[in-house]
Amino acid sequence: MKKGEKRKQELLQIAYGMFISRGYENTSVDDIIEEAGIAKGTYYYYFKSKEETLEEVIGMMIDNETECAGQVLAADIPVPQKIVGIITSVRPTQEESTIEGALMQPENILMHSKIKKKLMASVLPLLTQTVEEGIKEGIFSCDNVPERVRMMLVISNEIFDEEDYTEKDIEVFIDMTEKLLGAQKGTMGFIRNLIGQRNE
Amino acid sequence: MKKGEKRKQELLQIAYGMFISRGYENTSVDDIIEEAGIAKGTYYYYFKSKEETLEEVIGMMIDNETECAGQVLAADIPVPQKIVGIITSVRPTQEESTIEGALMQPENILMHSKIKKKLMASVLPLLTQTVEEGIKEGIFSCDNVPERVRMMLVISNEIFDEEDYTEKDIEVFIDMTEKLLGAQKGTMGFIRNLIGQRNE
DNA sequence: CAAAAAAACCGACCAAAAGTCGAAAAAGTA
DNA sequence: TACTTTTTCGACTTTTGGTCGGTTTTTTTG
Repeated sequence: MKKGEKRKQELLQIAYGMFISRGYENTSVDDIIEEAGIAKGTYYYYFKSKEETLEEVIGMMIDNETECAGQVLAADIPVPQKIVGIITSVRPTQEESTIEGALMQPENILMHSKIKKKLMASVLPLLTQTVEEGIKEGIFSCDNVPERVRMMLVISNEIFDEEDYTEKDIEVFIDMTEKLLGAQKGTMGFIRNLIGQRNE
Repeated sequence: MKKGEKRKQELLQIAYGMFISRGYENTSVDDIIEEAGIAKGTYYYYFKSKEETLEEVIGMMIDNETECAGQVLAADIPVPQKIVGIITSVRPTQEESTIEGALMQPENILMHSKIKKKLMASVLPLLTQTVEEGIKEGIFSCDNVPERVRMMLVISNEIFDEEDYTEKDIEVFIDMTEKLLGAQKGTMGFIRNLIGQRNE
């Protein structure tokens, strides 16, 4: 009962790498089993379908990122910093986004949108909590916090996942965030640095 | 040279119906040709691939919606009304969204996101123009109009395409829109009615 | 109008890929 | 060792997008 779990992790790891580098659609089950050196039947002993594999791979990724975000949440730093920290910990990591920008490739739409959906679900409560913390501190002032946070996240995903966003997008995003949360102008200004630097 | 074009339109129509009702992935080329009563070779005489068919189907849809939006733009009605009109004319129509909510189904992610992308490209300039009109009239006041409009559209697509949005989402959206465009509170309030009614 | 050319059409065939299944090998257990 | 369970194997099936050489129909043209 040990060996099985280990093999599964191995397969998950291989699948992860291939999905990221070539895209989900462009990776065949045959590719995976060849790389792993196993037979078809063995693969389907561990996964009931290729899509289930994708689901589990995404689960892995999300768990990692949620854990990072959780650490930021628990840290003893100013609230606005926390927010940015959580958002960035949740954005695609180096390997996930730089390898040929695989995630934004059209052939990866399925994976991409599954990731976004799951990520949203896991991060939204954390961010909501943080914003509410900020409200208590008097930095923010607004109602309907979860809905507002959701819109922030949607924008962040949708605009900044692409590679063609501009300075202006960032400015507007900052402006919007401040107004959405009822913060003073300038409160979220440092977002500028963090978003800017990953896309140079 | 006439007959060909007619057949193509016929195929496009059939493909459109099937893509909408069962989803793109769940529609095979064989399904389409069976319905049309033609042979494989004929299909590929008109389309170089299944995906090209999807592309053209989407093109058809977009053209229709863009035309509607254009009419709204040209109409002699108040600017805020125009904005709402354009946004709603661009949202999935009855048939497109009510038939089993096909567009939001997970198996239709590809089609859905292609539609969103194209729609954004065709509608953004129209909306931008309208907002700028509003600025001249003194109703709105903001810079970076295209970027702001884009964010409005992204939110509108992302939040209201799902079926699980709430009253609060609408409230926050209205609030955000007003602040994003620098409008007086209440200016965009009537969005409430229009969004609410399609999802009864 | 007849012949040639172009357009439209046919369907058998191909290759890729996901998924199945019965049986065999390996590991565990009493 | 004898058994049971877990793990592995790989040939086979099915579905599907796409190809191709040839045939029929339509259009052009001399």
